[in-house]
Amino acid sequence: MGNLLQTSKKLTSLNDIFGGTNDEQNVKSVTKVDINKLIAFSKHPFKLYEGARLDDMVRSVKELGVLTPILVRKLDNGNYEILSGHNRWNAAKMVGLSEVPIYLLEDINDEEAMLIVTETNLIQRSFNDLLPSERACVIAQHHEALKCQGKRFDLLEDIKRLLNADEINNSDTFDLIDQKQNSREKVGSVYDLSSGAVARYLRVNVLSDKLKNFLDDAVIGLYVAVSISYLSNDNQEYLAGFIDSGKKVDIEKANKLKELQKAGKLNEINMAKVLDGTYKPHKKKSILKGYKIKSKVMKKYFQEEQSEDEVESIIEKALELYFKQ
DNA sequence: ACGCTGGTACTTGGGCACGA
DNA sequence: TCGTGCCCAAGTACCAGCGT
Repeated sequence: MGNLLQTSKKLTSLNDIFGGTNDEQNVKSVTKVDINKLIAFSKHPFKLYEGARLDDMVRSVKELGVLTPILVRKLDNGNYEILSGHNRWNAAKMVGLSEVPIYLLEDINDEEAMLIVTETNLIQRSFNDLLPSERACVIAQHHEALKCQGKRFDLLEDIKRLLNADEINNSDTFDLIDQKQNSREKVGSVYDLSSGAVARYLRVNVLSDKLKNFLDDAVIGLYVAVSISYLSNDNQEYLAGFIDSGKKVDIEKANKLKELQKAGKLNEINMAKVLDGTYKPHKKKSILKGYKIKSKVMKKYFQEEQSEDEVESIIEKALELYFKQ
């Protein structure tokens, strides 16, 4: 990693954890454990493989076993929490293996564990292969890391080497980032997204799990998801219920819900009216902030080549004359 | 034609440093 | 202490491209 992200002091690198260099022959923590002692990461944001992808992995594990050790941290109750390798673990269980190889990482706090979970997933899967909610989680993690300026990118770099990531894909998640960029641009440059797109994914990440599922299943669009991310938890819960019962939310309705939320007028009743298209606001929208003149009126009085300033000046003079009369 | 998506440019608001 | 300017994050408006 470049000099953008300074490393925190608490953790040592994998070198130190494993007591040597990163050469695979020096990794001493690889060991086999009872598969029943492994548990999924408590806040695992990624969905497990299904369909053909799962079938392929099960076939591979059946023929070759689990080749790449599963990355874990030890819990107080003696079990191991998986940080990377949920799909290998899942396939091993389906095949009926009793033991799996693990890398044990020590002194990993929850925040660091979450970062490892998201970033190692990216090492093995292209960003574009992720579901929208998974992308949102990855981006939010990276964004948070940049804001904190103290995350363990050195540790992640070591993990990347251990997993032979360069051979798996060409992810450049940890590449040097231009320090002149703001955090949204920095994150965007890593994942080839604009700052606006990063902002949208950051909004999506605050959606309730149910609404994230609707987004992943394409029941709602990304822009709908962004708008409804401004709804309170209760209102998101109501909305998920409505969508579950078959109600459709397009961008217009989503923006209406957001507007009502901002005005403190959104409740289950108003939400139902908006979704049914029967919501009638009591007051008309104020025109004092600005008003767009329809193009047929503009064409009647102005030419294509006239500048905005010129047009504005003419309209102002015309209004002065009108109100003088 | 329409809706959806992503990008760019812009506005707004908050935090901070600096000088009077 | 106050005013000013700067930077940054968040959000908005608008546009173009694409698929249906």
